[in-house]
Amino acid sequence: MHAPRFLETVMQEGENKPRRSIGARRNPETEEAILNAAQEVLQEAGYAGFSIEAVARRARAGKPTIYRWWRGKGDLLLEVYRRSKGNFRFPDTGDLAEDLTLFVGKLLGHWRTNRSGQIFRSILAEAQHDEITAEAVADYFVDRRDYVAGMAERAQRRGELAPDIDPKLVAELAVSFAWNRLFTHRCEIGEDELRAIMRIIVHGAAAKSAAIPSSPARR
Amino acid sequence: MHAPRFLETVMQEGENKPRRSIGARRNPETEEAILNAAQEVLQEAGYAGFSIEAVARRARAGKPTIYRWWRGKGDLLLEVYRRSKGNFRFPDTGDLAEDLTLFVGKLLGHWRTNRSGQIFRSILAEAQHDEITAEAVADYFVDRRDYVAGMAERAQRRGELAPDIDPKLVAELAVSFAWNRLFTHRCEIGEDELRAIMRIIVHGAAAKSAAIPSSPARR
Amino acid sequence: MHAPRFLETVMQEGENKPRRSIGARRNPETEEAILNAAQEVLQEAGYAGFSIEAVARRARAGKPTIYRWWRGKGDLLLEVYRRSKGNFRFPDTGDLAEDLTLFVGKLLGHWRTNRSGQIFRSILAEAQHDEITAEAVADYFVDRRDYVAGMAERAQRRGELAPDIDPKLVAELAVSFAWNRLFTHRCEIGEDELRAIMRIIVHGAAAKSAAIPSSPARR
Amino acid sequence: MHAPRFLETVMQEGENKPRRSIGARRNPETEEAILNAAQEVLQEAGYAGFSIEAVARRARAGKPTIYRWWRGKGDLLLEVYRRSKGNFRFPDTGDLAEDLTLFVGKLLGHWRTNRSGQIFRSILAEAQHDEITAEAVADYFVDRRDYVAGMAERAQRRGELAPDIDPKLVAELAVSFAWNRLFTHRCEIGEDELRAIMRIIVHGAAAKSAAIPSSPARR
DNA sequence: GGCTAACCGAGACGGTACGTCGTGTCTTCCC
DNA sequence: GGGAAGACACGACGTACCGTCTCGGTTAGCC
Repeated sequence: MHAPRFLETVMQEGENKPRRSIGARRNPETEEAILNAAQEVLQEAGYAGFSIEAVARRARAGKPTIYRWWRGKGDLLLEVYRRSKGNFRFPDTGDLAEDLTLFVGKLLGHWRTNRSGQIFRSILAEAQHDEITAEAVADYFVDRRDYVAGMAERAQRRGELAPDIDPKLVAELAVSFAWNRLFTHRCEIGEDELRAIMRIIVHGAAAKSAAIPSSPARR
Repeated sequence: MHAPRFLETVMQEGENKPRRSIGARRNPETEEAILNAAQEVLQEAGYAGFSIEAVARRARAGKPTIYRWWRGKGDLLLEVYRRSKGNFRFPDTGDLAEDLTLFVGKLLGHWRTNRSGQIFRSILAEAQHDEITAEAVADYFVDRRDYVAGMAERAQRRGELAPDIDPKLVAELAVSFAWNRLFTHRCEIGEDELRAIMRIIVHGAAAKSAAIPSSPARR
Repeated sequence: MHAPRFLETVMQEGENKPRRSIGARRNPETEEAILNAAQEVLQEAGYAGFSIEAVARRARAGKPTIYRWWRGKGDLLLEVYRRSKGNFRFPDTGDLAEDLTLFVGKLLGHWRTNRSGQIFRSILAEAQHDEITAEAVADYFVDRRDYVAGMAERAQRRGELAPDIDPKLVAELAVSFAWNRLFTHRCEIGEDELRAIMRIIVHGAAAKSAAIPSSPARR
Repeated sequence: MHAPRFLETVMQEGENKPRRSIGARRNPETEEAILNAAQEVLQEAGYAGFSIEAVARRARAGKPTIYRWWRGKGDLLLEVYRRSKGNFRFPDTGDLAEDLTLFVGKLLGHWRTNRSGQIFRSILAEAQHDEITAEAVADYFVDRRDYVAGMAERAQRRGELAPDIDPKLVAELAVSFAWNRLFTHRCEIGEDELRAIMRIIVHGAAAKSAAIPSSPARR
């Protein structure tokens, strides 16, 4: 009748002796242990099973220790995510549609395989009722969009995109698509389909080599 | 993170006598009362304060009555949302970009002004840790995308879109954009910017009046 | 602590069509079905699993039908017990200690094997907080005691018991012992031990063939 | 059958501020408050109205706090009972029949006057559908029987009882008698009648001053 | 032979309690 | 003063059963 605790309490794998205070300052070992535990809990039990209690149990830490350094779930999640995201560098193939296909494909793939999607999805969820997380997410969106906008800008400079197009808009469409796939749990996608979508975006913003009215009819 | 309780128990406003069973069938009065209560709780206390208990208290209903008809929080939220959004009928202007601008603009506006944005955001959050809601949201996304895909299909039939384009892809881009704006708390948007984005989508899928190579190799 | 439900819904074994009303009077079939169901539920799931709901499910009867004819759990239990108890007749061996050993042994054995002990234990439990059941139990105790007192009286008439002994007291000791064993879940007992106990009772009440001071010291 | 609620929420009488944790160990104030609340609820609303919820409300304690220290209703009831019964010390009068008369008389009297009879009855009822309580009651029975068996043993040592008699049997008869009186709601008893019964038990186990065949065949 | 009355099944309803989980705060003891 | 530990009040979770109610359908007895 008791709770299923068997996931967290098992596998301390290394240390059996609890960490102690190292004096009147933050113990980096403890911080590390908590962040690791948070990540593991998230990956194994998902956002639904992600609780301060579970993290504390797993990290062999006291709850007050967590609350001392983080303001709550959202705060902790954000730091976990920041730690976990690798910094992809993407090659410039000279073709924006290919660049985007590569980028979004890699992103979805990463979310699919590493269960890191779980982490990010949790943050998005948290952001829906936590002001701090919400701001962080909005900022992060802009950051990612602007990163992609950089690709688009380069494409624009080499003439792939029409000069009057804001590269940010192109970027937003691509990033929105990816994020949406994530939180509607539809990260599976074929490369062909993905390329088709990215092409729509790029073509829609493309420089016209012939006289194509940018909109058929001005209403 | 805990919810304020002082809001629900006050305000019975009308009836004090509890509703009774009306036989071996669902009581529409009860259903109505529960949905109303759910909406009110959500608006007053937000997603954080939204609990089945609070709804039951407010509706003067038994918890089992709620669980009899809805599978949980997410299910209830979804129905509240469906009830709250009016059923817009969108005119067919003959120009898909305009149709989409109108549609997405109305949608974002609706989320901005009414509290329905909050409701839907709550659903999205719920979907991240509740399987049932997740499925419902995925279904709902497909439903909305297909509704928009209908517009795109009509445009395709009248020659606005290239015949080899899947209208669903066009629709997904538009809907993803809107949803993303919602859950990144960026529902504010100028009409011009919105139109520019919708045009990128539509033009990207547009029938070419001439053979324009938009990507180096058509595989 | 809650009862398993998987037992009742299975096995309707015979009738699938529900019984109908036979007019403005009690349907004996229904009564029979409810009492049978009550007994079965009690035997299979014990007092813990005995609920009006379970009985109604099992009997394919409506709850109000049960409440129409019985005032509640205790009422129903009592009728079930009255129906179920066989009327043992015990031979008169000419030796009261043997008679009692036989009687109590049979009783404990019956409770042990038939699970009818379950039923009686449930009634005893119910009697602790239900006035009506309590009275019925008290009456029933007197009834059983007096039945045993009958044996003792015969023994007294043939000179086995001292003439100044109230046979009821002898009977109460024997019956108390048995009932107590039941509700402390200690119905298992060896025949030798049982005989030893019954002998204590009988000897204690026996006619003295020699001058034995009935109590060593009159304080 | 439902319990009245209007009793517990009223009457906070003293403290309004909830007790706090006093560190990583049991708070004796809390324990005290819970036991008191349990006793009060039982006395005011009876076993039917005795619920963990009611106790928690009354004690201004969290339900989990109760479940942390007691395994359930029965466990709590048992401790309340143990607390409520004083620890009588019984004089050794040198006459076992008198000792038992005194003991059982005191016991029945205690059950009659204090509400402790009701408490103990509740425990017995609980034991019929709760495994944990059942074990506890069985243990408690053995404990009480052995306490009485101690008296009998002393009597045996001084020659009052036959050497081949198990004092436990004598004790069981006496305790069974008392318990049975309790749960058949027949605690009223005259001292003479009680003494007569105890004498039967003691005489039945008494050392015979001569070889007196009291039953045809000594096995 | 239609009307009424009561029965019966079904199951919804407002409730209360169950036993578990997580929250964020607290205190104590050890370093 | 940091950190582990865990108790504490609180409140939500989802389920079970309570006893009452209304329904639709049935049958019997009365007018």
